Amino acid sequence: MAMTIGRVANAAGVSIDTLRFYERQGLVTRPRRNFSGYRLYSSEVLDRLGFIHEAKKIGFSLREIKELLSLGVKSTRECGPVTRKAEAKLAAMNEEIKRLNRMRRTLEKMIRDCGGVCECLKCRAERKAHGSANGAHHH
Amino acid sequence: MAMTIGRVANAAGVSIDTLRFYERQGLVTRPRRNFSGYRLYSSEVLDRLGFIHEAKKIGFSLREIKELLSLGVKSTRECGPVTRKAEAKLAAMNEEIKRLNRMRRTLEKMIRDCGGVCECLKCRAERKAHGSANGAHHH
DNA sequence: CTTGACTCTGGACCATGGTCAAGGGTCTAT
DNA sequence: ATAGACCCTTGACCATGGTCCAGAGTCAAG
Repeated sequence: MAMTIGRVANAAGVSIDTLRFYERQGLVTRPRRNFSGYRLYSSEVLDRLGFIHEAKKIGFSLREIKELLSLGVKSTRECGPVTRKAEAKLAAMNEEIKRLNRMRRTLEKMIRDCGGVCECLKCRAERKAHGSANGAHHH
Repeated sequence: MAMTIGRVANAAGVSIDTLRFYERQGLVTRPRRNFSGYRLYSSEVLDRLGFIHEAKKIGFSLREIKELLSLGVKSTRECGPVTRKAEAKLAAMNEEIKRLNRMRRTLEKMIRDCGGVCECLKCRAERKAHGSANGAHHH
């Protein structure tokens, strides 16, 4: 029933270091210890690690996951708290996507035309040929 | 003509620390020094800082900006190298946007229905009422 | 008993983009 | 001469999510 840290790490697909890191961060409750100080986990920890894994995939940060866990959430499939945090997360994510899209448009524009003021020989020649002072141009 | 670091920082809208940081990172060429070791910049550095500012806005990392600069690029409005790096950046950015969108869909789904296996009282009652074993459900 | 595998702690280190502080030197104006 | 503003260097620190290491203790099998 009681598993040492190595077994847990193996079963959960994370490293021992990660496990101890999660413990320090308060994501995993401190397990009991045997006489010589070894951590002894009950299998519940695997559920918790599974939850953390899921939540990470969805995009929650460890800090956020910790909050969810402190709300007593045991599964990403549990309503209420997760939903509310998910909504907040979603809003933030939409902002981030918008920001990236804006950057993308800028980049695309930059690739399409060099902003019309490129100083390379090719562009200067084109500008001369077309008599365009500063309009967009193509290569 | 020669400006001390404070003036440059002021003119460019960055902090003195940032300026020295950029120098350490190789984004700004090391300026000459006066007899007592003060940095003396020529006004060209302002162009460079302007370029860095622009490139950052577009989404290039400092590392990437350094590469662009090492290619002799003086303006974000210059073809060739910037365009090629911009294309690479764009591809990476599109991947990131896709990834975020995937996460977004997962979150949306999670908010819409709790995955159909929620164990809260409300959801269990609903499942019972509708006789649905694990289908999506709404609150 | 010894070997090898396992575990413990504490602390350093990675990238990213800076910020801040200590302790000292310099410059300019009065 | 002296105050106040400016500059120098070195090195620590912030968050994020861990990884890796040294030095020491423990456990199970042969």
